[in-house]
Amino acid sequence: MYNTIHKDIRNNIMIEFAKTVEMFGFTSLEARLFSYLYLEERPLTLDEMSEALGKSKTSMSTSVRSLADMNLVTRVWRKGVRKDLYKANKQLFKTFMTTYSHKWVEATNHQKDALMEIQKLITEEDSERQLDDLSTKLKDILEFHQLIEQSFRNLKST
Amino acid sequence: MYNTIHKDIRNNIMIEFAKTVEMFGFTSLEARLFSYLYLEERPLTLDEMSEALGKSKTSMSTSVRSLADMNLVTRVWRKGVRKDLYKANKQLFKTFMTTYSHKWVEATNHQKDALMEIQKLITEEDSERQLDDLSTKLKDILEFHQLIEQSFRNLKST
DNA sequence: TTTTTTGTACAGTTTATACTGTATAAAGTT
DNA sequence: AACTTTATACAGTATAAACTGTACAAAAAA
Repeated sequence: MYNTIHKDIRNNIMIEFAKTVEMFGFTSLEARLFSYLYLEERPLTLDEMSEALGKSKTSMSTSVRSLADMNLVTRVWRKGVRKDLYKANKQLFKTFMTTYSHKWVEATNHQKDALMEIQKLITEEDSERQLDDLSTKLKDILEFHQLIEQSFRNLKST
Repeated sequence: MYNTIHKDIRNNIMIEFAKTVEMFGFTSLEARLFSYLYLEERPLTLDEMSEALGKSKTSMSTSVRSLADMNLVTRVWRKGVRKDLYKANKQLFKTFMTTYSHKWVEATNHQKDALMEIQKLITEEDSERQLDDLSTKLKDILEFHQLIEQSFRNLKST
């Protein structure tokens, strides 16, 4: 029987693809949700998602919102339809890599700032050269952050 | 007083650096542990780590082992010392990026295999062209995996 | 050999995260 | 206007992850 096989295969793809999505830092539900939306071309309502994944509507609301915040999913408006509709963005690589790259660069910069603050503190305090070893370590750590930032900036444009 | 300031600053660096380490997929304890070992040049015993971070020796054992598995930390032998000694690897970028890149490539390949298995199943089953839409989606997903693999392979050699 | 020391397996506990159900506000329909 | 429908805030529950303490095996010392 066609439909059964079709559903079965679709479901397997969904599950496997979700594992990859998870690696980008999403919860398993978010990952499955994206994966599901991606395979279902048409925009879906919260109720449909809830039904399809067997999870509460509240869960869908928070998950899909978090996906939307990451620009992986877009809200769609359709004439005459009251419910919110969401669809997955199509260009997988661009979508995921841009978000991922951005996340890393943001975080790295934030950390770099915090560490540079400490560095400033050291140079002020260090009149007696008691902190030399720490200072060089810190320099290495900052350099590390610099390299991370560079690498992840490049990532999206491979 | 020197020592207090020194300890204070060192501790702050430890905490901040740990946040970055965490991003590579480590637990907060693993991250702090690495960060601590990195700042303390000399190799440390489990007891010293336990004392320094205020966590159980068991925790240290599992955490440091997991760091060692990832090649971030090396076990060191010293004449006359019975306890195990561990020290953090120095070249931060190489150490972290190699591990990270490897992790992604591994995972991506694994997923790719699983998905190609499904693809094979489809082409066998699809005598009546009922699965065309799925098939093209699957192709896109596989292409996505290909691109991820490429990107993360490049990452370590930036 | 017996005794002591050290690392880790494992079971149990604590803490954090994911998820649900009810309640409510905002918007749509009659 | 009153009445529905829909999304989400929030509190509470369930599930998973982190962490601890005890117990024990392997190795070293006596």
